[in-house]
This record gives sequence, structure tokens and C-alpha cells, in this order.
Amino acid sequence: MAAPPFETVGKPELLSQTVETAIEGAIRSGNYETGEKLPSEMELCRQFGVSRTVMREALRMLSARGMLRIEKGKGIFVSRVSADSVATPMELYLHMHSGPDHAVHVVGARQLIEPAIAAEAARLHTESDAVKLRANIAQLATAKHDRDQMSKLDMSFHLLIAEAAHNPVLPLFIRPIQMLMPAIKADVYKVVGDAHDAAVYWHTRIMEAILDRDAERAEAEMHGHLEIAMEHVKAAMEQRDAA
Amino acid sequence: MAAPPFETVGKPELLSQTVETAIEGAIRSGNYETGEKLPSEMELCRQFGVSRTVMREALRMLSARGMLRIEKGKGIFVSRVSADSVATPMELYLHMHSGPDHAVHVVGARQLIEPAIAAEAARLHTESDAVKLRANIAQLATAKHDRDQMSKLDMSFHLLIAEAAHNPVLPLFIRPIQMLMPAIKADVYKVVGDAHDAAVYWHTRIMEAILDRDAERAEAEMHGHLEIAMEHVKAAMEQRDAA
DNA sequence: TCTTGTATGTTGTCTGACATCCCGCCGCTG
DNA sequence: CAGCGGCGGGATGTCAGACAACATACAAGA
Repeated sequence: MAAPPFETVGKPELLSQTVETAIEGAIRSGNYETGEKLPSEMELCRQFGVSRTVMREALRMLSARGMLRIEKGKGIFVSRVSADSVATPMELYLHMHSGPDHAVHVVGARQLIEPAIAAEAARLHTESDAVKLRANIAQLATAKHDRDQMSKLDMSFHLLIAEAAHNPVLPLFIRPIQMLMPAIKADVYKVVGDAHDAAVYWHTRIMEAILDRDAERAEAEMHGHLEIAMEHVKAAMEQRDAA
Repeated sequence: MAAPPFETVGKPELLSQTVETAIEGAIRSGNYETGEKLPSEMELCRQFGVSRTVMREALRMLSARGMLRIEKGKGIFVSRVSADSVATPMELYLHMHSGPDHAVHVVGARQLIEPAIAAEAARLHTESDAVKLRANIAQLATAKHDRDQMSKLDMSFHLLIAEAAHNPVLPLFIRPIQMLMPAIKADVYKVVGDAHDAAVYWHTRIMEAILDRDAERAEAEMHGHLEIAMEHVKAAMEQRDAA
């Protein structure tokens, strides 16, 4: 394990990456407020001493990662890093790594994770959270025949609970996993007829437990909800495999 | 909520984004295996009928999101979406939002999630999992003075537990969150001296509960482990704020 | 046989031009 | 004077062509 006589001299990073890192650093260290306008492409080119090609590619990479918002004809703006810019890679990650019967595993993961989150929401939710939860269920009750709307509200409900736990990390997990659910539910709806009523029933029970600040009951109700969901998924899979 | 009289006719999306979406779709639907080489830039330009500029920007955006690996002089390859490509945006998000005390939230999320996973691991682990856990702790015991190695083994331990639960979705959550830990621990080590002994102690207790297939005890031990971790993090933060 | 040079294909960077979009200025019109 | 419309400047988007830097395979030479 003798040291090689000639160390690899620092490999010249790609110019576009160098520029990307520099701009990212400037943003991260707070030189720019979110929403602030950056200098124009040309101006940045002059400041960094690179061609427009390089600058554009650097900006494009940053915008792909959600740090910048580039608007044609207007300019380049520092973007607030949204939860979406975390949820999207996560969703992609789950999508690329999951096998054929991933529906069971997704719901299985929810069974392990979400009850504890519901319990935490019961402990820590505020009045503002309560209002949002009530509104969600009210909307869900009136959306009996609109499956898209139902899926959306279902997803929101679970996301609202994660937010009610007041830990910004939790929504980052719940969001991508909820983004996978519509595709799963599409199969479920073919088998289970009363999905809407079941959702309203369980969501109401969960919400009431949370609003009562009864952590144990919230945990149990969420567990029951996902237990049923798992049964539905398994039924849908058997149905599909039979065909 | 009346529908607008004229739907926005498909606004001409940016060409580079169109191309990006198309390529992403091709990859996601499995037309390309991970590691496979895509056609060259020029070839792709011909196939999509766009200029090299557009194609390059599309490829750069995909590479920034971790879907492609572009190697100078060699070509463009489909990249396995790594946990890193999830952890990096997550770290950025937490850094930009919850500020310096995001460590508390990360550990808080682990407190909610990991105990249930440990319980599931106690129920479902195989002999193969047991071997890996034992080996991990044995290595950890001998790595008392190598902090990098310690961090790595600590992360592996929690990952192994997630794998022992035999739900492929769970490691996908644990991995990115564990990747945030080394930075957090760097602060902790400055305050807590006996971090190594504590890790060995708790990991051993957790492992024994799992190997005994005692789900409740495994859950409790994991909870205790993270309780201590939370105390350490808070102590490190106070120490830092005092300075 | 080993080494070296070379040819070829690839991505990286530069340059200049034009297209398209947003917005504010300014003059026309009622 | 108010409202409207055209027009121009500045911004990003797209195109085309060229050359540089890198990786690899292969052939020529010692």
C-alpha cells in the first residue's frame, strides 16, 4: 500500500459544474433572498468569465434541482426549495426501486410509519391543523363520484396529519408515498365498491381521535384504516393475478 | 367554479423540457436498463429533431436529478437513482427551511419511524439478517477511534434493521435520513465523549431484542436509543449556541 | 511483445445569430 | 386627460458551426 509517487493532480472539474457549485454556494450562504432576481445570463457570463453555453447549463442544472426558477423573457429568480423538489426525487426513487407487488409493500410501510405520526399529530396539532382536517373531510364527503378528487383529498388528509405533527421531515416521507397511491387505488376501485364510504368512515374516526388529543386512539384508528387498505390491495392483486 | 370558456390551449412547453420529459418517460417505463448507454448526443438530436443545445440542456437537467451519468469522451449512461439523489435535496430543503436546528427534527422523525421498524424486524428477520447484524456490531466494537468508520457502521446498523423487516420500501426511507446523520454527529462528538461506548451498548440491546424475536422489546430499545441520541443532539446545540 | 502514435467517436466549450416573450415607454385617439 | 395600441429594448429560448479535451481501439514501430 505504498503511496504512488505521483498523486493524481486535482482533476479539473467541468466548468459548468464549477459554476453551478459557485452559484449554489452563493444562494445557500444567503447572499440572495428567495424570489430575488439574479443578474442576467450575459451579466453572469461576464462575472464568471465563461461562455453563455456553460452558464446556461449551470443554471439549468440548478433549476432542475429546484433552486432557481427561470422565466422566459423575464429573468432568473432564486426559488424557495419546495417540498415537491424533495418529494419528486423520492417518488422517482421509490418508483425505480420497487418490484411488481410493490403495492403491498407501500401499504405495509405506511402501516409501520403512519400510526406513530397520527399519534404525534394528536399530541401536537394546533387549531389551524384542526380546521384543515375538518375541511378536508367535509370536501371528501361531497366528492363521492369524482375519483380524481377523492384520491387527491385522501392524499391531502394523510399529508395534513403529517403536517399536524409539526416536524418538517415527516411530510417529506408522506408526500412521495402518497404520490404512489393513486396508481395503486386505480386497481382497488375495480374490486372494492364502497371505497368512498369507507374512506369517510375511517378518516372521520382518525380525525376525531386526533382532535381529542388521544394519541393511543389515533394510532389505533390509523392502524385500522391501513389494515383495511391492505386487505383491499391484496384483494385487488388476487383479482388481477386471476385474470 | 364554472369552467373557463376557453381552456388554455396547450402552451408550448419549452423544447428542452419536452425532450427531458420524453427521455425521463423512456427511462421510467423501463426501455433502458440502469447502466445502459444511450445513443450519442448527435444521434438523439436526430431522433428528436432538435438542436444540440436543447438536447444538452435536457440531458444536463436529467443528470442534475440523478437519472443520467454523463462522462466526457465516453457517453451518456442511465444511472441508478441513488439514495444520495434523495438525501441531497432533502438536506438542502431542511437546511433552507428549518435552519440550524434541523437536527432535532431529523432525530425526531427517526423516533417516530424506527421503533416500529425494529419491531417488524424482530418478527420477520432471517438467519442471514442476524449474521449481518452481529458482524456489524463486532466491527463497531473494534472501530473505537475511527469516527468515519463509526458513522458508517452506525448507519449500516439501522439500515440492516430496515432490511431485516423485509419490506423493500423501508430502506428507501432510512437510507436518505441516515445520510444526514454524519453531519449531525460531527457536532455531537464535540460534546459527548463516550459516543462510541453508548452506540455499542444500545446497538447490542436492540440486536438482542430483535434476535429474540421480541418485537415489543425491540421497539422499546430503539426508542431508548433514539431518546439518548436526541438528548445528545440537544446538548450539542446548546453548546453551540452558547459559543 | 511492448510501446507509441494515430484515427475516430464522444462530450465540453466557445461564438454569433435569430426567435420569442415580457414589459415599459410614448404617442395616438377619443 | 384617460385609455389604448404600437414599438423598442432587454431577457431567455433555439439554432448552427467550429474547435478543444477526453477515451478507446488499432496499427505501426522498436
